[in-house]
Amino acid sequence: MRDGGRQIIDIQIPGDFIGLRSLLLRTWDQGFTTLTDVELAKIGTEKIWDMFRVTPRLAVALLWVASCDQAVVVEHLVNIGKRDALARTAHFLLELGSRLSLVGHGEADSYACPLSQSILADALGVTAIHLNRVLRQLREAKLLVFKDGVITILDRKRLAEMAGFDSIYLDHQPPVRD
Amino acid sequence: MRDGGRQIIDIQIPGDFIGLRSLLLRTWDQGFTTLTDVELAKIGTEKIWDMFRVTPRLAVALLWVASCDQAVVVEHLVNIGKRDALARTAHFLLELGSRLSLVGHGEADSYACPLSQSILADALGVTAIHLNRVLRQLREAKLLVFKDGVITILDRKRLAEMAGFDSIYLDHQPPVRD
DNA sequence: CGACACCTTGAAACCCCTCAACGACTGTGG
DNA sequence: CCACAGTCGTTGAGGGGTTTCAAGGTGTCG
Repeated sequence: MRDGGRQIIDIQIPGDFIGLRSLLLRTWDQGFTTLTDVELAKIGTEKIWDMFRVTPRLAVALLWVASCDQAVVVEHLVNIGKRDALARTAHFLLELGSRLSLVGHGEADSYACPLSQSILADALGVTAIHLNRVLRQLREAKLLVFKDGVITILDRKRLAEMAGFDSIYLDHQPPVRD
Repeated sequence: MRDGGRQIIDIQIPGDFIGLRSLLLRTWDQGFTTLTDVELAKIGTEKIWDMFRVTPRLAVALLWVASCDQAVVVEHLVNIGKRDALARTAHFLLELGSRLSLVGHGEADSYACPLSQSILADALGVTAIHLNRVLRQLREAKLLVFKDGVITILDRKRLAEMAGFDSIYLDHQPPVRD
């Protein structure tokens, strides 16, 4: 944003389709940053058009991926709009764990999280300073620990209860022709 | 949400495609409410599959619509995450005016807005009480008036400046095969 | 007339931000 | 080797934005 601040929309993890949102749009004011080394497969707009003509089943799958993507963004919106910093942080870290474990990167209750506190703060719409205090609260309540780039969830049940976390919006099955 | 609160994701206006987000997803925890009388054209999942097979150009258009939709949601996320209540309200009402005028419903600087203050508050992630005070601020600053269901923008330039509003994310052209 | 939804206002409390400062660690150049 | 800058995490104090609690005003509808 103009004042130097930024809002992180979402965090992409291995296997995600990057940039699907902006594929068909000319104007776009968002960008990407890498947090780790990444392995990319690039696909041009040309290819998308061909795919839609030749393999409509793949095209449906693409729309499905866009829908899943949007479900995550929408939940993020609800998270920021209706939860305080504590529940918001808990919800975000629970979600990230679930998503990572779904693609086989660590367990949902203990995973590598290469985010600095200031990045996490930009994603959650709070100050880095306040996030630091929130993390301390979570640590002292023996709910969750974030140390040396590793998230460890100590009490998933209480955490999910407090955050109002329900992973239903992550468990989407690909569409199949009935 | 469980505690009775709700977060409004977005406001659909005439011409919008409703429910595209959930078309291909089985699990979905969001709902719709009508604010005015509406005229609906219903389209089943069956039809979507046929469309993808038979008219791939239409399928591309559908993905494009989903992208535009998501651009609005993303901007809403940024709005709630990074702006205070004053700028947030201004931004939201500027956007709504722009969208309505794009489809020929009123002018961008004066349009019918059938939202109660409590609905508006649920969309903006603030209390209805606080939104009331924010609207008073905007009124007393001679920036914007919301009275009897009509939004009147008095000083668009200052308002856009304050809100950091740039309509670029609304001005999307449909994709065409090069 | 009462019931109800909506808008409005005040006072106190709370959450979160801003400002300021410090320690630990890393990489860099003298 | 050490001084230095830079990023990151941490903590305290003060202030401001927002919520909560409480109350009252308006209009509509049965």
